[in-house]
Order: sequence, then C-alpha cells, then structure tokens
Amino acid sequence: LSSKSDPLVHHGRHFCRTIHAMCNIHALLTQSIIRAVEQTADDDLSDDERREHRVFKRLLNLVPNLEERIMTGSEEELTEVADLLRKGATGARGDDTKTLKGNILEWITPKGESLNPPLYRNQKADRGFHHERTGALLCPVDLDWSHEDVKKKLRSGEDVVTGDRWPLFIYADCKYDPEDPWNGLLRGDILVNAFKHVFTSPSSVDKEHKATRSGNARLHNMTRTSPASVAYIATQVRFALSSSSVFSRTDTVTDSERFYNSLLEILDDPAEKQEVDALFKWWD
DNA sequence: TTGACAAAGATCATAGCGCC
DNA sequence: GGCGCTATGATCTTTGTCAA
Repeated sequence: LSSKSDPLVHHGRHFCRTIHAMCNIHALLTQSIIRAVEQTADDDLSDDERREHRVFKRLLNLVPNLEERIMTGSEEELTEVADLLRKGATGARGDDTKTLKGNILEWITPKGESLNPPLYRNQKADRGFHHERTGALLCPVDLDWSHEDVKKKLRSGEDVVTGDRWPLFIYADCKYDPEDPWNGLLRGDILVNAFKHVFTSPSSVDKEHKATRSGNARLHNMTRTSPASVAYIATQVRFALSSSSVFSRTDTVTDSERFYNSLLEILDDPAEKQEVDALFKWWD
C-alpha cells in the first residue's frame, strides 16, 4: 500500500493504546508460544499467566495472520515481528505523551480563568505537587490536599505516592466518596478529554466534528472503549500532570507501571464485574 | 462533480540522557 | 564507551473545503 512502514508497527501502536501498554512483547510472544506448544491446561496457569494469555489472544485478534506467522516462522522472524510491534507501541506512547503534555493545560484551566502561577506547555518542572492545580488533581484520594502539611510532605517527597494510590483526577468532578469508591471512578472530565484527544482526534475535544482526517479509533476500526484503553489514558494523564519529564515504567517517583496495572486489575476482577460493565456502558 | 490546496494528524528520525 | 530509552522536531499522509 501507500504506507512505507510495516503494518506491524501500525498494529503495535494500537496494541499499546488498547491492549497492553507496559509489556515486553518479545517475552509475551515467547511465553505464549511455549504454552501453546506444551498445550498447558488452563487450570495450571497462575493468575498472571492467565492474564498474559488473554493479552496474547487479543494481540492475535488484532493482527491478521500473526498466529500463523509466529508459529511457523523462525526464531529470527519472531524477533523481528516482536521488534516491529514494540517499535509501534513505544512510538505511540511517546507521541501521546508529547501531545498531551501541552494540551492537558487547557483542560485543567478553569473556564475563562488562567492558572496562577501559569504553567507552560513545553515545560513540566512546575507541575506535579509543586503547583496548586496539578497537585490537587494528583493528590491521592486518601489525603486532603487542602491541608498545608499534606502538601509539604508530598512536595518534599517525604510522602511517596506509589502507583496503587489513586489520584483524585480519575473521579468525576474530582469527588471521592470513601463510602462508595466506585462512585464516579474513572469518569473524570480530564480523562474523557484525553481519551477523545487520543482516540478520536485532538480537535474533537472541544468541537464536535472538525477533524479533517480519521483519528486513531477509525484507523483501527475501534468501536468501543476497553479497560486497557481507559487505563492507558489515565496513566498518560497522570504522567502529563506530574513534574517528571521522562516517562519511565520503572521509575519509582511516577510509578506509572504499577498505576496502570492496578487499574487493569480492578477492571479485570470478576467480583467487580457489575460496576465495570456499568462503567463501560457510560463510556460508550 | 472534480481536483488543487492546505490544515490536521500520524509517523519517522535522531539527538540526548542515564545506566551499566 | 556502548546500549537502550525517551523527547521532540521534521516529514509524510489523509481528508475536508471551496472554487471552477
């Protein structure tokens, strides 16, 4: 076709955004093939392995002929396939990180007002807990940002926020109800805006139909939201609000990987199925 | 109806950084 | 000093618009 890059790169981009953003694709393929060859029974798998297997299934579903290609191909070909997918995945993540970095400021600025002190589109050092607005949004739900010593501890790093402590921005209207943690969960405005930004088109956030070309959702025939796509967006937003300039999965300050996984875990938990179903009905 | 044009996005290439 | 990753400017592609 007209595209010069390998279709696998393209699929890798979508894989990152909607299936799994934080995995080692080569390892995933290798492990999954081993399981397929040994015909491991489903009961013998650990929870993690079962999760991994689901990811693998979705990947096969996404990429035409992938199963045949990796099952019959050589070791070298497998490595090449994994590499192209990985390239697409990291590329997509980088691109999203970049564009959200500037645009997110428009969504966190109250209408008709400006931020005080101002934040800059191309600079992150002043964000995170150093700024009133981003600090309030990132503040873990178990703390109260309006307390001065809470702010102080978060700023100094005395209180380290790990990825499993959820920030306020993932709740609708930034209201967390300790009695009912599901109330408003993952329905925040910023999330919705960021989601549109990435999947529909950046311009679809404030105007209905202005885009002059098809966005990511259409490019990939995406018709529904999925747990991984929302978790991905939440992770991107969390990073965009933070003061760190480098996205790293393992970095202990941002702890993005744990955050992402903790969201996925909740959304995958059979015990929460009802709530999750309601949530995605809302999203669609 | 058509097709040139330019805007809007997607993707690519690479410099720079931290780590071993 | 090499290696792997990320950020970001540069480049390529697609699509809606508008005038003929």
